[in-house]
Amino acid sequence: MSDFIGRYLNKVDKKGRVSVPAIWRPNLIGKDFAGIIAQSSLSEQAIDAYPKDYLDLLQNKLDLNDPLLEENEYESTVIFGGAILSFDNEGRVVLSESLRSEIKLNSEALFVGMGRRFRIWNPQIFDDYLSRAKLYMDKRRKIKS
Amino acid sequence: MSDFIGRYLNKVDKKGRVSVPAIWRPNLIGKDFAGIIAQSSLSEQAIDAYPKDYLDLLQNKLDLNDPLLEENEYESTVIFGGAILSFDNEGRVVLSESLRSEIKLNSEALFVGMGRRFRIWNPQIFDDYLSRAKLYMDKRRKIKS
DNA sequence: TGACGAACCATATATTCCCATGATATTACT
DNA sequence: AGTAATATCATGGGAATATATGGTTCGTCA
Repeated sequence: MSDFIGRYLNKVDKKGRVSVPAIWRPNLIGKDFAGIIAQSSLSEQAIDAYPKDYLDLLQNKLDLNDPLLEENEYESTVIFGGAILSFDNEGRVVLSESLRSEIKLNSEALFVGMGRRFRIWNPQIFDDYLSRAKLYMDKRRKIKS
Repeated sequence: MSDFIGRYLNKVDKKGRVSVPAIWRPNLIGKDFAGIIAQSSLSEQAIDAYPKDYLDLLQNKLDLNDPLLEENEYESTVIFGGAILSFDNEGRVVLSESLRSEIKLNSEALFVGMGRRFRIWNPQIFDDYLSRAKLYMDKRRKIKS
């Protein structure tokens, strides 16, 4: 069912390499590509990441709105600043300098599952986000009850 | 109907392992996963836990939404960004260092049934919670009478 | 030829698996 | 009923395995 569950803290080496959590890897291996699609999140200081399959899903949705976009296939989405990051033999990806600086990543990267996709955070920045998220959820819970 | 009833006090070993009460285990075994989904509670210093089946239910609901709309990102983060803990052969799960410190767990873990889900507490902190709850109930009783 | 990235290799660390023990409860038997 | 035999469960430790991580080498291309 859900592909990405849980939270994993991994190290980023000086080359920008970081291990993708091993349990998630099988969900990131398609028949033509093994790795992740990554782009800096529109709303938060984090990297949005997902399997190529998910991108196909997005593309289909887009195509329903405007069939002309079909010609651009994946490129149309990736062009918005995304990157295609393939695994090395050890299941790592390299996060480019620009990706890292966009989300203020230092020596540690926090992988946070979101069901069909996941995000990569600077742990400190995520803490902040999480408390905001909890506040929101708690407020909603109280309204509903 | 109610899957998780009762209170059980178990030990946490130095690896962070703890037995999940045996009578509850059958309710935590699905066809693709045997174990629990855990996250620190929104409102209390405790771990909220439930079967993966419950998560699948949520995923189905979320899948109906347009993936391009990110209205549910707080929800996805809180729900899927917790932890997925699978049983070992003896029916234990390991609680990570971070989970344990979040709820101030030492050598003992108290499992408290809540019907469809359950919570894991530091026994002392649960006592506090319980006396607060009783105080609250008692006050309310006196006002009403 | 030198910078860069990709592949390769080595090792520390973490996680999982496996078995042993003791405690408690349950059943069987006289 | 009382006692012995058996089963279930919680718990602990160590071995085996998987994973994360760091470094080196090898090509390729500018």
